[in-house]
Amino acid sequence: MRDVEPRKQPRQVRAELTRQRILAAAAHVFVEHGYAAGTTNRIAERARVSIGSLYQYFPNKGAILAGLLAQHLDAGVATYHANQQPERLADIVRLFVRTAIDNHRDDPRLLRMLIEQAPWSPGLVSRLEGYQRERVAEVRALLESHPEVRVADTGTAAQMIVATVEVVVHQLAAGTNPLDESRLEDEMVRMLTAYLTSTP
Amino acid sequence: MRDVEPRKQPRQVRAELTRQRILAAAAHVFVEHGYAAGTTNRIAERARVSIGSLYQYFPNKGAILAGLLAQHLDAGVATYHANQQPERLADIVRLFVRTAIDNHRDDPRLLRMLIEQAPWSPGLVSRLEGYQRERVAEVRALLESHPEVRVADTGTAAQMIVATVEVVVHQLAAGTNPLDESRLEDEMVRMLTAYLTSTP
DNA sequence: CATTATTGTGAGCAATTACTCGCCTTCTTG
DNA sequence: CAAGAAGGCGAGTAATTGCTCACAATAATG
Repeated sequence: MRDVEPRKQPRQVRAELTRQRILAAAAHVFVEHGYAAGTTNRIAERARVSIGSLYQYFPNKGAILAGLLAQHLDAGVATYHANQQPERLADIVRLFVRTAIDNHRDDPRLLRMLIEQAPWSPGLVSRLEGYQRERVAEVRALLESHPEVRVADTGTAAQMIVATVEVVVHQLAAGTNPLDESRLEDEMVRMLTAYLTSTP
Repeated sequence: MRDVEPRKQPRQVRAELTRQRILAAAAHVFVEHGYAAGTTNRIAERARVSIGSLYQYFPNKGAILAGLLAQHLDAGVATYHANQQPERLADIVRLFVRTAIDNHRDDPRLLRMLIEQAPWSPGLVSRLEGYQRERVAEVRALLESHPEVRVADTGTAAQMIVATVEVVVHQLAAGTNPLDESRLEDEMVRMLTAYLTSTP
């Protein structure tokens, strides 16, 4: 399962539409039936596309999953960059946290399925890692440029922060006892700012 | 896949031994081949046990996974309770963090497989949630009994702490760029204590 | 309109694999 | 030692399902 890339680059509009229909259908089917029972035939059926067409845009089942994930990640990045950097550290952190929370309110069940049921191919894992590396670098640069930050090793701190914020996903999307969102946000912000501004 | 419980209670010693052999073999095979390609036949073969015997102790493949997870969780709890409660808050937190780290140094690859590749059945998920609830309750009681703690809602705080510590797993066991362990430990402790002792 | 490129179709196959079942072996019990 | 219980065996199968391929339909091109 090395290929995660689309097999064919869409050149006509209807092609891109088909691709989108497949992804949308996949999201539905995966949530409804789970990953294993979410067969490619079922996805094609729901998308009103023949199974052959499906395999013209996705080389295998895993690639569909990767496509869904890519959509999600891209949305997150876009949302984050839509807002401009606040000045105060606490506000920056808050933006960070809130963006993460918002981005997972979209379809918690899809996220849950992604985390609990989907087997991650090596390709998917490295894609995730790349994405995470980017975020870490970004946060690190932020920490270094900000005077309030008193942490010794900004690299480790950045990794911690990015990782910690991702816990929010697991607690909100995958959690059965749903934490109150605003409270969670406040507590997260408090913890992270306390950490960043505490003297070593 | 509702059944996660063993099909037959071992009544003779050799039975328990067989069960252990199967689990050990499963750990090896799952790590080596991945979950999907880690077939039950392969596990039985490696355990030098017939496939029929395997299915006398585990009703299905998922149950083997659940067995491995249970082993891991139990080991963690045991390790933690082996040490006695320190007095200072920072030390308590450190014990907590270190226990988590130690517990995942055993077999990082197994953990990684568990997180990235294994589909979690509903039964497995609820088992995990139960375990987590226990830990949260424990931590909460701890927070409430400790004078240094200044956090407003101990319930949320406890959830945050337990969840955050579990990030360590993802970063150490599943991470490709392995963070330095002692540094991670220090940073985690700093973050959590800073959070707990900061004024709301 | 002819030609080529792109997109869409879906019956069916190849391959995998979790799991059963009838039977044998070893242990315990009285 | 008899008889029942517990443990062990492994060839075979039923069922699933991801995916191919030969072909048709539609759109762009000149």
